[in-house]
Amino acid sequence: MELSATAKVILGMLAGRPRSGYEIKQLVDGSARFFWAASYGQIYPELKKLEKAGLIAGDDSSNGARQRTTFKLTARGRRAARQWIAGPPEVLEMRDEGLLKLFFSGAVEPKRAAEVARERAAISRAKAAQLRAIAEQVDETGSPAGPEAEPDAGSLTVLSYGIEMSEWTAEWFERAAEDLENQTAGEVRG
Amino acid sequence: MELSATAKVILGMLAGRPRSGYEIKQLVDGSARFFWAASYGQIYPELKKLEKAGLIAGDDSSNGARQRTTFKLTARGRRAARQWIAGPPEVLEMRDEGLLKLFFSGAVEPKRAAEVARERAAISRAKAAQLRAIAEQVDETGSPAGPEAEPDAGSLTVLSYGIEMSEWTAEWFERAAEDLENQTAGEVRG
DNA sequence: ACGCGGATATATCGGATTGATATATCTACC
DNA sequence: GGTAGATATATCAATCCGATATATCCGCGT
Repeated sequence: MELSATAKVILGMLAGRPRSGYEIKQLVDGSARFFWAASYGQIYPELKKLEKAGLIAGDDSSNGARQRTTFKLTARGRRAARQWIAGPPEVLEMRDEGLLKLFFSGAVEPKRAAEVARERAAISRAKAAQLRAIAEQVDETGSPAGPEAEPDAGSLTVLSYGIEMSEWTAEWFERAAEDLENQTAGEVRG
Repeated sequence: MELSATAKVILGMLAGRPRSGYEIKQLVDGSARFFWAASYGQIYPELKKLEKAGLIAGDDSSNGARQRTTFKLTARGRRAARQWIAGPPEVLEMRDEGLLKLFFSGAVEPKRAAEVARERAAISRAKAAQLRAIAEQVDETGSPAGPEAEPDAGSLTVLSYGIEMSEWTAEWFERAAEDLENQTAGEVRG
Protein backbone atom coordinates (compact mmCIF):
# COMPACT_ATOMS: atom_id res chain seq x y z
CA MET A 1 0.00 0.00 0.00
CA GLU A 2 1.24 3.48 -0.91
CA LEU A 3 1.56 5.71 2.12
CA SER A 4 0.53 9.35 1.79
CA ALA A 5 2.77 12.07 3.18
CA THR A 6 0.53 12.35 6.21
CA ALA A 7 0.39 8.58 6.72
CA LYS A 8 4.18 8.50 6.88
CA VAL A 9 4.46 11.06 9.62
CA ILE A 10 1.59 9.50 11.57
CA LEU A 11 3.10 6.02 11.49
CA GLY A 12 6.48 7.41 12.48
CA MET A 13 5.08 9.41 15.37
CA LEU A 14 3.09 6.42 16.65
CA ALA A 15 6.22 4.25 16.52
CA GLY A 16 7.39 6.19 19.57
CA ARG A 17 4.21 5.76 21.60
CA PRO A 18 0.42 6.05 21.25
CA ARG A 19 -0.86 9.55 20.63
CA SER A 20 -3.99 11.47 19.70
CA GLY A 21 -4.36 13.36 16.44
CA TYR A 22 -3.92 16.60 18.32
CA GLU A 23 -0.68 15.39 19.89
CA ILE A 24 0.66 14.34 16.51
CA LYS A 25 -0.07 17.79 15.14
CA GLN A 26 1.73 19.42 18.11
CA LEU A 27 4.79 17.25 17.63
CA VAL A 28 4.95 17.85 13.90
CA ASP A 29 4.62 21.61 14.40
CA GLY A 30 7.13 21.47 17.23
CA SER A 31 10.06 19.94 15.44
CA ALA A 32 9.32 18.46 12.03
CA ARG A 33 7.51 21.42 10.54
CA PHE A 34 10.59 22.81 8.84
CA PHE A 35 10.94 19.73 6.64
CA TRP A 36 7.58 17.96 6.84
CA ALA A 37 4.25 19.69 7.46
CA ALA A 38 0.89 18.16 8.29
CA SER A 39 -2.49 19.83 8.76
CA TYR A 40 -5.53 18.82 10.78
CA GLY A 41 -7.40 18.63 7.50
CA GLN A 42 -5.20 15.69 6.57
CA ILE A 43 -4.40 14.15 9.95
CA TYR A 44 -7.92 13.28 11.08
CA PRO A 45 -9.13 11.74 7.80
CA GLU A 46 -5.84 9.87 7.51
CA LEU A 47 -6.16 8.44 11.03
CA LYS A 48 -9.55 7.03 10.04
CA LYS A 49 -8.14 5.62 6.84
CA LEU A 50 -5.20 3.98 8.59
CA GLU A 51 -7.49 2.49 11.21
CA LYS A 52 -9.76 1.09 8.52
CA ALA A 53 -6.69 -0.37 6.81
CA GLY A 54 -5.71 -2.07 10.08
CA LEU A 55 -2.39 -0.27 10.54
CA ILE A 56 -3.42 1.63 13.65
CA ALA A 57 -6.03 1.11 16.35
CA GLY A 58 -7.88 3.83 18.23
CA ASP A 59 -8.54 3.60 21.98
CA ASP A 60 -11.19 5.82 23.42
CA SER A 61 -9.37 7.67 26.17
CA SER A 62 -12.01 10.33 26.73
CA ASN A 63 -12.13 12.05 30.07
CA GLY A 64 -15.76 12.66 30.97
CA ALA A 65 -17.40 14.67 28.24
CA ARG A 66 -14.01 15.55 26.84
CA GLN A 67 -13.55 13.25 23.88
CA ARG A 68 -10.15 11.86 23.01
CA THR A 69 -8.99 8.97 20.89
CA THR A 70 -5.48 7.63 21.33
CA PHE A 71 -4.09 5.72 18.39
CA LYS A 72 -1.43 3.05 18.52
CA LEU A 73 0.25 0.94 15.86
CA THR A 74 -1.06 -2.57 15.26
CA ALA A 75 1.42 -5.35 14.52
CA ARG A 76 0.89 -4.75 10.81
CA GLY A 77 1.22 -1.02 11.31
CA ARG A 78 4.52 -1.45 13.12
CA ARG A 79 5.79 -3.61 10.32
CA ALA A 80 4.67 -1.02 7.76
CA ALA A 81 6.33 1.79 9.73
CA ARG A 82 9.66 -0.05 10.05
CA GLN A 83 9.56 -1.06 6.42
CA TRP A 84 8.95 2.51 5.34
CA ILE A 85 11.64 3.98 7.61
CA ALA A 86 14.15 1.36 6.44
CA GLY A 87 13.36 1.94 2.75
CA PRO A 88 15.11 4.44 0.49
CA PRO A 89 13.98 8.07 0.83
CA GLU A 90 12.15 9.41 -2.19
CA VAL A 91 10.26 12.63 -1.63
CA LEU A 92 12.42 15.76 -1.83
CA GLU A 93 10.69 19.02 -2.56
CA MET A 94 11.33 22.69 -1.96
CA ARG A 95 9.45 25.90 -2.45
CA ASP A 96 11.69 28.90 -1.88
CA GLU A 97 10.26 32.25 -2.89
CA GLY A 98 13.61 33.95 -2.29
CA LEU A 99 15.26 31.81 -4.94
CA LEU A 100 12.39 32.42 -7.33
CA LYS A 101 12.76 36.18 -6.91
CA LEU A 102 16.49 35.94 -7.40
CA PHE A 103 15.78 33.89 -10.51
CA PHE A 104 13.73 36.79 -11.88
CA SER A 105 15.93 39.52 -10.46
CA GLY A 106 16.77 40.78 -13.95
CA ALA A 107 13.35 42.47 -13.96
CA VAL A 108 14.11 44.86 -11.08
CA GLU A 109 17.00 47.11 -10.08
CA PRO A 110 20.02 45.20 -8.77
CA LYS A 111 19.92 47.33 -5.62
CA ARG A 112 16.39 46.26 -4.83
CA ALA A 113 17.19 42.64 -5.72
CA ALA A 114 20.06 42.77 -3.25
CA GLU A 115 17.71 43.96 -0.52
CA VAL A 116 15.35 41.08 -1.27
CA ALA A 117 18.27 38.65 -1.01
CA ARG A 118 19.15 40.15 2.37
CA GLU A 119 15.57 39.75 3.51
CA ARG A 120 15.76 36.12 2.50
CA ALA A 121 19.00 35.76 4.46
CA ALA A 122 17.27 37.24 7.50
CA ILE A 123 14.50 34.67 7.22
CA SER A 124 17.07 31.88 7.36
CA ARG A 125 18.84 33.47 10.31
CA ALA A 126 15.53 33.71 12.15
CA LYS A 127 14.78 30.09 11.31
CA ALA A 128 18.16 29.04 12.67
CA ALA A 129 17.51 30.92 15.92
CA GLN A 130 14.08 29.39 16.27
CA LEU A 131 15.38 25.86 15.72
CA ARG A 132 18.19 26.51 18.17
CA ALA A 133 15.61 27.40 20.81
CA ILE A 134 13.73 24.18 20.12
CA ALA A 135 16.95 22.16 20.29
CA GLU A 136 17.72 23.59 23.73
CA GLN A 137 14.26 22.63 24.89
CA VAL A 138 14.71 19.10 23.58
CA ASP A 139 18.04 18.91 25.37
CA GLU A 140 16.31 19.80 28.62
CA THR A 141 12.96 18.07 28.51
CA GLY A 142 13.73 15.37 25.96
CA SER A 143 11.09 16.51 23.48
CA PRO A 144 9.96 19.67 21.71
CA ALA A 145 6.45 19.50 23.17
CA GLY A 146 6.03 18.51 26.77
CA PRO A 147 7.85 15.97 28.96
CA GLU A 148 8.96 12.82 27.22
CA ALA A 149 11.33 9.96 27.99
CA GLU A 150 15.04 10.47 27.26
CA PRO A 151 16.16 13.06 24.66
CA ASP A 152 15.48 11.68 21.21
CA ALA A 153 18.59 11.33 19.07
CA GLY A 154 16.66 11.66 15.80
CA SER A 155 15.07 14.94 16.89
CA LEU A 156 18.40 16.48 17.80
CA THR A 157 20.07 15.27 14.64
CA VAL A 158 17.48 16.71 12.27
CA LEU A 159 17.35 19.91 14.30
CA SER A 160 21.06 20.34 13.85
CA TYR A 161 20.54 19.86 10.13
CA GLY A 162 17.94 22.62 10.14
CA ILE A 163 20.19 24.96 12.09
CA GLU A 164 23.35 24.40 10.07
CA MET A 165 21.56 24.46 6.77
CA SER A 166 19.69 27.66 7.65
CA GLU A 167 22.98 29.29 8.56
CA TRP A 168 24.58 28.12 5.35
CA THR A 169 21.65 29.49 3.37
CA ALA A 170 21.77 32.83 5.20
CA GLU A 171 25.44 33.21 4.31
CA TRP A 172 24.80 32.24 0.72
CA PHE A 173 22.08 34.86 0.30
CA GLU A 174 24.27 37.49 1.95
CA ARG A 175 26.98 36.76 -0.59
CA ALA A 176 24.41 36.87 -3.41
CA ALA A 177 23.28 40.28 -2.13
CA GLU A 178 26.86 41.57 -2.20
CA ASP A 179 27.31 40.32 -5.76
CA LEU A 180 24.15 42.12 -6.82
CA GLU A 181 25.33 45.34 -5.21
CA ASN A 182 28.78 45.21 -6.74
CA GLN A 183 27.32 44.58 -10.14
CA THR A 184 27.59 47.63 -12.45
CA ALA A 185 24.03 48.89 -12.33
CA GLY A 186 22.73 47.07 -15.39
CA GLU A 187 19.52 48.27 -16.98
CA VAL A 188 16.32 46.62 -15.91
CA ARG A 189 15.19 43.95 -18.34
CA GLY A 190 11.61 43.70 -19.60
CA MET B 1 -4.58 40.77 -5.22
CA GLU B 2 -2.98 37.68 -3.69
CA LEU B 3 -0.89 35.80 -6.23
CA SER B 4 -0.97 32.02 -6.17
CA ALA B 5 2.29 30.07 -6.38
CA THR B 6 1.64 29.37 -10.04
CA ALA B 7 0.72 32.99 -10.77
CA LYS B 8 4.09 34.08 -9.38
CA VAL B 9 6.11 31.84 -11.61
CA ILE B 10 3.98 32.71 -14.65
CA LEU B 11 4.36 36.46 -14.15
CA GLY B 12 8.08 36.06 -13.59
CA MET B 13 8.55 33.94 -16.69
CA LEU B 14 6.56 36.36 -18.82
CA ALA B 15 8.66 39.27 -17.54
CA GLY B 16 11.44 37.88 -19.73
CA ARG B 17 9.39 37.59 -22.91
CA PRO B 18 6.00 36.31 -24.12
CA ARG B 19 5.55 32.56 -23.90
CA SER B 20 2.93 29.84 -24.23
CA GLY B 21 1.78 27.71 -21.30
CA TYR B 22 3.78 24.83 -22.67
CA GLU B 23 6.93 26.93 -22.82
CA ILE B 24 6.46 28.10 -19.26
CA LYS B 25 6.18 24.50 -18.12
CA GLN B 26 9.38 23.57 -20.01
CA LEU B 27 11.29 26.42 -18.44
CA VAL B 28 10.08 25.67 -14.93
CA ASP B 29 10.98 22.01 -15.33
CA GLY B 30 14.28 22.96 -16.90
CA SER B 31 15.74 25.10 -14.17
CA ALA B 32 13.32 26.13 -11.45
CA ARG B 33 11.92 22.69 -10.66
CA PHE B 34 14.30 22.10 -7.76
CA PHE B 35 12.89 25.01 -5.79
CA TRP B 36 9.55 25.82 -7.44
CA ALA B 37 7.32 23.34 -9.26
CA ALA B 38 4.31 24.00 -11.48
CA SER B 39 2.00 21.53 -13.20
CA TYR B 40 -0.13 21.83 -16.33
CA GLY B 41 -3.15 21.35 -14.13
CA GLN B 42 -2.36 24.70 -12.53
CA ILE B 43 -0.68 26.59 -15.37
CA TYR B 44 -3.53 26.57 -17.87
CA PRO B 45 -6.33 27.51 -15.46
CA GLU B 46 -4.06 30.17 -13.96
CA LEU B 47 -3.29 31.67 -17.38
CA LYS B 48 -7.03 32.07 -17.94
CA LYS B 49 -7.47 33.60 -14.52
CA LEU B 50 -4.62 36.07 -15.00
CA GLU B 51 -5.95 37.04 -18.40
CA LYS B 52 -9.41 37.62 -16.94
CA ALA B 53 -7.79 39.76 -14.23
CA GLY B 54 -6.06 41.84 -16.90
CA LEU B 55 -2.48 41.01 -15.87
CA ILE B 56 -1.62 39.09 -19.03
CA ALA B 57 -2.95 39.07 -22.59
CA GLY B 58 -3.08 36.07 -24.91
CA ASP B 59 -2.18 36.36 -28.58
CA ASP B 60 -3.33 33.61 -30.88
CA SER B 61 -0.11 32.48 -32.51
CA SER B 62 -1.48 29.27 -33.98
CA ASN B 63 0.26 27.78 -36.97
CA GLY B 64 -2.40 26.33 -39.27
CA ALA B 65 -4.45 23.81 -37.35
CA ARG B 66 -1.83 23.73 -34.62
CA GLN B 67 -3.24 25.88 -31.87
CA ARG B 68 -0.98 28.04 -29.75
CA THR B 69 -1.61 30.99 -27.50
CA THR B 70 1.28 33.22 -26.54
CA PHE B 71 0.79 35.26 -23.39
CA LYS B 72 2.47 38.55 -22.56
CA LEU B 73 2.30 40.86 -19.59
CA THR B 74 -0.02 43.85 -19.77
CA ALA B 75 1.13 47.14 -18.23
CA ARG B 76 -0.70 46.21 -15.05
CA GLY B 77 0.77 42.74 -15.16
CA ARG B 78 4.28 44.11 -15.48
CA ARG B 79 3.68 46.36 -12.52
CA ALA B 80 2.35 43.41 -10.51
CA ALA B 81 5.34 41.28 -11.49
CA ARG B 82 7.91 43.92 -10.52
CA GLN B 83 6.08 44.67 -7.31
CA TRP B 84 6.06 41.00 -6.37
CA ILE B 85 9.73 40.44 -7.27
CA ALA B 86 10.75 43.55 -5.33
CA GLY B 87 8.71 42.58 -2.26
CA PRO B 88 9.96 40.49 0.66
CA PRO B 89 10.09 36.71 0.09
CA GLU B 90 7.62 34.76 2.17
CA VAL B 91 7.05 31.20 1.06
CA LEU B 92 9.70 28.75 2.29
CA GLU B 93 8.76 25.10 2.44
CA MET B 94 10.55 21.81 2.37
CA ARG B 95 9.56 18.19 2.24
CA ASP B 96 12.51 15.91 2.82
CA GLU B 97 11.73 12.25 3.35
CA GLY B 98 15.36 11.52 4.26
CA LEU B 99 15.17 13.88 7.23
CA LEU B 100 11.84 12.39 8.28
CA LYS B 101 13.33 8.89 8.27
CA LEU B 102 16.32 10.09 10.22
CA PHE B 103 13.90 11.70 12.66
CA PHE B 104 12.32 8.28 13.25
CA SER B 105 15.54 6.32 12.99
CA GLY B 106 15.19 5.12 16.59
CA ALA B 107 12.64 2.61 15.30
CA VAL B 108 15.11 0.67 13.13
CA GLU B 109 18.63 -0.68 13.53
CA PRO B 110 21.31 2.05 13.44
CA LYS B 111 23.07 0.14 10.67
CA ARG B 112 20.03 0.28 8.45
CA ALA B 113 19.40 3.93 9.36
CA ALA B 114 22.96 4.70 8.28
CA GLU B 115 22.32 3.09 4.92
CA VAL B 116 19.20 5.19 4.47
CA ALA B 117 21.20 8.31 5.26
CA ARG B 118 23.75 7.30 2.64
CA GLU B 119 20.98 6.79 0.11
CA ARG B 120 19.77 10.27 0.90
CA ALA B 121 23.31 11.60 0.40
CA ALA B 122 23.43 9.89 -2.99
CA ILE B 123 20.21 11.62 -4.01
CA SER B 124 21.78 15.00 -3.26
CA ARG B 125 24.96 14.11 -5.13
CA ALA B 126 22.86 13.10 -8.15
CA LYS B 127 20.91 16.34 -7.88
CA ALA B 128 24.14 18.35 -7.82
CA ALA B 129 25.40 16.55 -10.93
CA GLN B 130 22.13 17.13 -12.73
CA LEU B 131 22.10 20.83 -11.90
CA ARG B 132 25.73 21.10 -12.95
CA ALA B 133 24.79 19.71 -16.36
CA ILE B 134 22.00 22.28 -16.68
CA ALA B 135 24.35 25.08 -15.64
CA GLU B 136 26.79 24.11 -18.38
CA GLN B 137 23.99 24.18 -20.90
CA VAL B 138 22.92 27.63 -19.71
CA ASP B 139 26.52 28.79 -20.00
CA GLU B 140 26.55 27.68 -23.62
CA THR B 141 23.10 28.46 -24.99
CA GLY B 142 22.03 31.10 -22.46
CA SER B 143 19.01 29.16 -21.24
CA PRO B 144 18.16 25.71 -19.93
CA ALA B 145 15.63 25.03 -22.68
CA GLY B 146 16.43 26.14 -26.19
CA PRO B 147 18.29 29.17 -27.54
CA GLU B 148 17.73 32.41 -25.70
CA ALA B 149 19.38 35.81 -25.61
CA GLU B 150 22.47 36.25 -23.42
CA PRO B 151 23.06 33.90 -20.46
CA ASP B 152 20.68 34.82 -17.68
CA ALA B 153 22.40 35.87 -14.47
CA GLY B 154 19.48 34.86 -12.27
CA SER B 155 19.39 31.35 -13.73
CA LEU B 156 23.08 30.79 -13.10
CA THR B 157 22.93 32.22 -9.61
CA VAL B 158 20.10 30.01 -8.42
CA LEU B 159 21.65 27.01 -10.15
CA SER B 160 24.83 27.56 -8.20
CA TYR B 161 22.72 27.67 -5.05
CA GLY B 162 21.21 24.32 -5.97
CA ILE B 163 24.59 22.78 -6.69
CA GLU B 164 26.38 24.04 -3.59
CA MET B 165 23.48 23.31 -1.31
CA SER B 166 23.07 19.78 -2.69
CA GLU B 167 26.74 19.14 -2.09
CA TRP B 168 26.52 20.50 1.42
CA THR B 169 23.52 18.29 2.12
CA ALA B 170 25.25 15.21 0.68
CA GLU B 171 28.19 15.76 3.02
CA TRP B 172 25.91 16.31 5.99
CA PHE B 173 24.07 13.05 5.40
CA GLU B 174 27.35 11.20 4.96
CA ARG B 175 28.49 12.48 8.33
CA ALA B 176 25.13 11.52 9.86
CA ALA B 177 25.56 8.01 8.42
CA GLU B 178 29.00 7.72 10.02
CA ASP B 179 27.62 8.84 13.37
CA LEU B 180 24.90 6.21 13.16
CA GLU B 181 27.44 3.51 12.36
CA ASN B 182 29.81 4.47 15.17
CA GLN B 183 26.98 4.50 17.65
CA THR B 184 27.05 1.48 20.01
CA ALA B 185 24.32 -0.67 18.50
CA GLY B 186 21.46 0.56 20.67
CA GLU B 187 18.32 -1.51 20.86
CA VAL B 188 15.53 -0.69 18.49
CA ARG B 189 12.86 1.44 20.07
CA GLY B 190 9.16 0.63 19.79
C1' DA C 1 -17.65 30.51 43.65
C1' DC C 2 -17.17 32.60 39.27
C1' DG C 3 -15.54 33.74 34.89
C1' DC C 4 -12.14 33.95 31.47
C1' DG C 5 -8.26 32.91 28.58
C1' DG C 6 -5.59 29.41 26.77
C1' DA C 7 -4.87 24.57 25.93
C1' DT C 8 -6.95 20.24 24.36
C1' DA C 9 -9.53 17.83 20.81
C1' DT C 10 -11.95 16.88 16.63
C1' DA C 11 -14.20 18.18 12.35
C1' DT C 12 -14.92 20.56 8.06
C1' DC C 13 -14.56 23.48 3.87
C1' DG C 14 -12.99 26.03 -0.19
C1' DG C 15 -9.38 26.42 -2.90
C1' DA C 16 -4.74 25.12 -4.46
C1' DT C 17 -1.90 21.44 -6.27
C1' DT C 18 -0.22 17.24 -8.16
C1' DG C 19 0.42 13.68 -11.43
C1' DA C 20 -1.34 11.30 -14.81
C1' DT C 21 -3.71 10.98 -18.80
C1' DA C 22 -6.29 12.24 -23.21
C1' DT C 23 -6.37 14.57 -27.51
C1' DA C 24 -4.39 16.50 -31.48
C1' DT C 25 -0.91 18.50 -34.49
C1' DC C 26 3.65 19.31 -36.12
C1' DT C 27 8.61 18.13 -37.33
C1' DA C 28 12.50 15.27 -38.30
C1' DC C 29 14.09 11.37 -39.93
C1' DC C 30 14.43 7.00 -42.31
C1' DG D 1 4.81 7.45 -46.54
C1' DG D 2 5.23 6.26 -41.76
C1' DT D 3 6.37 6.96 -37.20
C1' DA D 4 8.65 8.60 -33.04
C1' DG D 5 9.06 12.46 -30.39
C1' DA D 6 8.14 17.33 -29.56
C1' DT D 7 4.58 20.90 -29.20
C1' DA D 8 0.22 22.37 -27.21
C1' DT D 9 -3.86 22.39 -24.43
C1' DA D 10 -7.20 20.32 -21.40
C1' DT D 11 -9.03 17.61 -17.66
C1' DC D 12 -9.69 14.59 -13.55
C1' DA D 13 -9.40 12.28 -9.13
C1' DA D 14 -6.90 12.52 -5.26
C1' DT D 15 -4.36 15.05 -2.10
C1' DC D 16 -3.24 18.80 0.66
C1' DC D 17 -3.35 23.33 3.11
C1' DG D 18 -4.96 26.99 6.01
C1' DA D 19 -8.42 28.71 8.34
C1' DT D 20 -12.17 28.26 10.97
C1' DA D 21 -16.01 26.22 13.87
C1' DT D 22 -17.36 23.74 17.89
C1' DA D 23 -16.83 22.13 22.38
C1' DT D 24 -14.57 20.84 26.63
C1' DC D 25 -11.08 21.21 30.04
C1' DC D 26 -7.78 23.51 33.29
C1' DG D 27 -5.45 27.16 35.86
C1' DC D 28 -5.68 31.48 37.48
C1' DG D 29 -7.21 35.82 39.44
C1' DT D 30 -10.74 38.06 42.05
